[in-house]
Amino acid sequence: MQQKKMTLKGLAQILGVHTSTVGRVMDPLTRHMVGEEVAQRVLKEAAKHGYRPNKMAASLRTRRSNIVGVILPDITNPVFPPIVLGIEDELRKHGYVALMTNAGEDQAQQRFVVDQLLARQVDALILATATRDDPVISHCLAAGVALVTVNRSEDRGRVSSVVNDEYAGMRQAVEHLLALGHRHMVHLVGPQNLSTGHLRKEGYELAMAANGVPREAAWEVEGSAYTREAGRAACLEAMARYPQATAILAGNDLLALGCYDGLRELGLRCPEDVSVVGHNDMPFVDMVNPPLTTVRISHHAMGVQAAQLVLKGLQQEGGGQMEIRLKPELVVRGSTAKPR
Amino acid sequence: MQQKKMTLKGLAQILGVHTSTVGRVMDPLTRHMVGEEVAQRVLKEAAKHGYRPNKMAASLRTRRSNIVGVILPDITNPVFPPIVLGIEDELRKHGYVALMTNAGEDQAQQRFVVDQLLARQVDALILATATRDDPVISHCLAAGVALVTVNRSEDRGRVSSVVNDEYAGMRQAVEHLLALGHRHMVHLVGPQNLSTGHLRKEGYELAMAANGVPREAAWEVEGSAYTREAGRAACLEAMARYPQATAILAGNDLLALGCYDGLRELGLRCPEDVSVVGHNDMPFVDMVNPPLTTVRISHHAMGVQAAQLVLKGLQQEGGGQMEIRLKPELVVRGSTAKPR
DNA sequence: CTGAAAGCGCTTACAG
DNA sequence: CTGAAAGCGCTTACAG
Repeated sequence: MQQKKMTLKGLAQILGVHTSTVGRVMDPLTRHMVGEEVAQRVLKEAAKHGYRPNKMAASLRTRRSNIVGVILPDITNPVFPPIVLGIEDELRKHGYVALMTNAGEDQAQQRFVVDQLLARQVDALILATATRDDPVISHCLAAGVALVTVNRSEDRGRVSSVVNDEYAGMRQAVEHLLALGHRHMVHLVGPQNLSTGHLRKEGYELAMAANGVPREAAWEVEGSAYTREAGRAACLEAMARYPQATAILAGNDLLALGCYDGLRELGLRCPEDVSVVGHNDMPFVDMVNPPLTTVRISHHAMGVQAAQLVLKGLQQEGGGQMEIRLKPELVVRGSTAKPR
Repeated sequence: MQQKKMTLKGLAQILGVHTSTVGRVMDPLTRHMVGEEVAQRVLKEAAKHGYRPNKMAASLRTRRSNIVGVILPDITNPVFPPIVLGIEDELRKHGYVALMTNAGEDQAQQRFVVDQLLARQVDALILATATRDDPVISHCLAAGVALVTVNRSEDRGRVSSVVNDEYAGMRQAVEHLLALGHRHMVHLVGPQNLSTGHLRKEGYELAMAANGVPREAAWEVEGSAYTREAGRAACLEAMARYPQATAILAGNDLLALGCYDGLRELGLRCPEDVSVVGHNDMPFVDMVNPPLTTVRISHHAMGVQAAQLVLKGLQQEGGGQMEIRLKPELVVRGSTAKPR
């Protein structure tokens, strides 16, 4: 049963034709160059031996691997799988595959992973790891590989990106709380080295100002990372510093879930004592207690767009960078209510 | 800045030595074959040009790609990311990379993905998609690629696997409920074409029998898939068929979460009216309402073991198949209590 | 319509 | 210690 690996040369030998003839038949685009009867014989023999062209050899020759590398900071964070799905779905349509690797947040490790992927001749890279000022991006740029960031962007605008419209999301969240009657809210700020954390903070300040809230009443507390534990710690600090607060705007859902932990420790109820809003609408946040009000971000669509963008960049070298911003949508659930 | 791609030949030309000399220097294992001064000159020039060996070319020559393909049924199911992480961590240690793709549960699509990976010359495959009787595995076997299944196994034992000890997990869950005093429980059976669903069902029946529960009192209801929606539907059916039931043993956490939906619809409280136990301990099930009692499965460790196993298989061709069973652990939370 | 040849960038026995 | 040569499995201009 175990088939010996068949090659073009092997088939050509069996059939008594030249390898280039067999090669032409195997590629649908060049098949028409070969006589009908010959083509049929070749196809039949190939099928018989379960011939599978060696794409590595083809890539070596054509200098295109049809592989796009995808670098993730943390695959166990539920926002990334949908992005990955979107990327894969779109790439597959165009004959590309994704080679995705989890690099963590450590930049030395990320650089190592980038080098690994470049050594494997990826045609392009999609980074979900971008920081606002990212030496890894500089590294990629220096290597001259096609590049797109997804979910996060860098500040300098050297590379195209597909991101969420963070201002729009924050504005919806802020106005939802204001409409409920909240006058004392705290923004649990996400990491400032990431565009998401930074833009949500700016978005919060802009939205508050736009609604006439004085700057000194737009309270903020720093979260050290996008984790549940950081959310818990920041929540404790927030409620210590601003005991009058009746609502928390968390930088993302993980931070929001951490707030649930923190509030519970403090003996405060959500939403009766404190309302909580998250960001992302990750899976299952509708099942936590209470169901989380959150800004829904279109992660799958983001992946699709990122793939399209990177493939486009592959075709027309240059052409300028762009940023695609997807609109978020506030999903109101049980974690927000009128202030006591 | 944008570096022209440097090759062995290019370097050799610049340095006035033969490509094979440069090649020997670039590989730490053969570096000692070259004179110290020459080696230093080569290294310096390589660094200056940011030389990065083309692994595709090397693979073509050596016939080893150092790539392991990983095929997933659903990356958005939270059990898989930790497995993937474990696989990647372990492979990286040995100089391999994972080429993972989401193939869905559709077998035609899976076969297509397998062919893609084989065409890209992966050295081995790790399947997280295995069904008990799996034509895709036959396909892989016919192609003669090294193979391991993870999380799920096939019935015929043709391929090595790393799985959870399902009997042990179910036994803990059943005995926990019996100890609480439950006498009327329903097993919400997972898909029977998957080893997990099948073995958990058998494990349930064995555990009940071992504890003296007559066969006809070991109630079961089929869930059509491992999804929240299937769990909801099966829960409704279960409570209609067995209104006396005071506990549900769900085939996995997704089904268990679906039970929460179903119970809510029926106006039943968990755990006061009905206790629920899940399987997997996926992220955040400690945060749902009520926190889910569930069988914790070591997904990350499963990934690590699978990677080790597949690499071992790569070294010593043949050597017989084996199954590695990891021990689960029951995590008791708020979704189980004494029956009313 | 088909063939002969060169070459993608490596590795590795074989000489010397 | 270094070089010359062959070859991994393809693709693709160039002939005829």
